[in-house]
Amino acid sequence: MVTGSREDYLICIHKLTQGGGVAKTNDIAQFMKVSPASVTEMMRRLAEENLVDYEKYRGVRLTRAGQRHAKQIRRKHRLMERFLVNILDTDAETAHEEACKLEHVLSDSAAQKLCRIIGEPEECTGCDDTCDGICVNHSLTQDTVASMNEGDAAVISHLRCENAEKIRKLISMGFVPGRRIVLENDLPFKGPLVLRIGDSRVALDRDYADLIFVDRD
Amino acid sequence: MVTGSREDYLICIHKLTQGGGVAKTNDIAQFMKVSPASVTEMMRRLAEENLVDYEKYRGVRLTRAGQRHAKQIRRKHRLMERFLVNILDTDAETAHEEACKLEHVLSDSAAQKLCRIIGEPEECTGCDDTCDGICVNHSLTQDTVASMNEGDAAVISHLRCENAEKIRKLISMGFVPGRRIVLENDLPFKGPLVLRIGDSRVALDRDYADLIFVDRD
DNA sequence: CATCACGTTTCGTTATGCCTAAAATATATA
DNA sequence: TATATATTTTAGGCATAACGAAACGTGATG
Ligand SMILES: [Mn+2]
Ligand SMILES: [Mn+2]
Ligand SMILES: [Mn+2]
Ligand SMILES: [Mn+2]
Repeated sequence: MVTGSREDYLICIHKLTQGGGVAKTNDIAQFMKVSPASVTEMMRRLAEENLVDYEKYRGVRLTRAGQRHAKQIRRKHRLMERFLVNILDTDAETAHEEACKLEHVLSDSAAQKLCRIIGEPEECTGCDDTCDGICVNHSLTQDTVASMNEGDAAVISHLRCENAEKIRKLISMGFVPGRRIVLENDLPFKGPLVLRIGDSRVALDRDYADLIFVDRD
Repeated sequence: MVTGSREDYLICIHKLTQGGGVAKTNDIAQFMKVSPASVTEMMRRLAEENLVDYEKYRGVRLTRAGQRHAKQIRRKHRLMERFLVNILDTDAETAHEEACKLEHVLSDSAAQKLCRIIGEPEECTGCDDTCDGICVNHSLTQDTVASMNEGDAAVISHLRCENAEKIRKLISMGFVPGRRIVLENDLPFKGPLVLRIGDSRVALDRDYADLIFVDRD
């Protein structure tokens, strides 16, 4: 069984080996705020469980399984963090700390469902390796709301990952992957676009229109 | 420090002594799916920390502090369970199991904020002892967005818990406790209300207006 | 009142996860 | 190459939380 502590070690190694190479005992110890002796001990155990490749004195790296596990936990962390900040209005620092505990407890399926509500915000900003295999936005449509005409319907595919602040705003307005939208644009002046999301109506500033990728019907 | 395991024992004792009297070692063991030996051991520790009154061979009951703690955890359990079912659409059984882990990790302040979103109705209907002195929504404002006039500003206090689907929608639109809103209502026809949330504009159907409780400035 | 059965506690052991101090090994410097 | 320094591992301990087996209390029965 992979406990919370083990998971934190996996995450730590994943971060330290992001750019390639191995993680060294001392670095892990420092990151984890734990003695080097404790790290050695833990590496032995993780190696036994085939979550890391470990050679004495040489450093450690994640196995395929370890990597998969680390990515999943990191994703849960980001999702919970987003949830705490966007929905519960927690401050960033507190949110990070609490997410660091929740990440070990949130089930895969709950994470998946959470993702449908709050989307995958930061996850795709500058899409790093921690993202592949989970985040699938790359391969999707390049059409945006800007290309839609009055009366057009579409389903939101994903959001342009560029500005966290703007993404946050879009999400809080209900622009979340999977949602069906219709461009109504029935305002009698050249102002913001008006869209239906499900059966509610939202006004969207025009310069946000190309941040929202859509699948046309 | 009160660990997750200790908390589960406190909850167990709280349930077993609901109707008065003491909890017996064997009953706790059965409930916790643990050996009686483990229970005795734990009771000794909880007694040391003044969370239970414990007399060998005689049974155990919660102290004031233990009771307070047990109630708080049970509340977090219910809140998470409800969140999982109402918002994430998890089935009851799974939700219970997951809540049983999340209850030990959710912070007081996150619980409080969650309560304002999904909180009250069932939780406090027939307000049993597990609830008293904790749930505070009763004392909150009864004003809703429906009572606001054009130009009025307010802060969202909590949401009416009645229809999971509607709550989900409100959340995804950005109507979340703590957010500041302004009623603009500048659409030139008697349609949905238009509100500012932060600096974005949202159109809200009128029949949602009385689901959002607000604190006026 | 002695005895017995059942519930409860004690004892010795295990596993996790952490620690410090000491020993081993690797790396840098002379 | 030899020595000094830094890194890492090993050894020995501690706290939590669990177990089974053995010892022990308590209340019920004869
Ligand atoms: Mn974080
Ligand atoms: Mn963590
Ligand atoms: Mn439950
Ligand atoms: Mn629990």
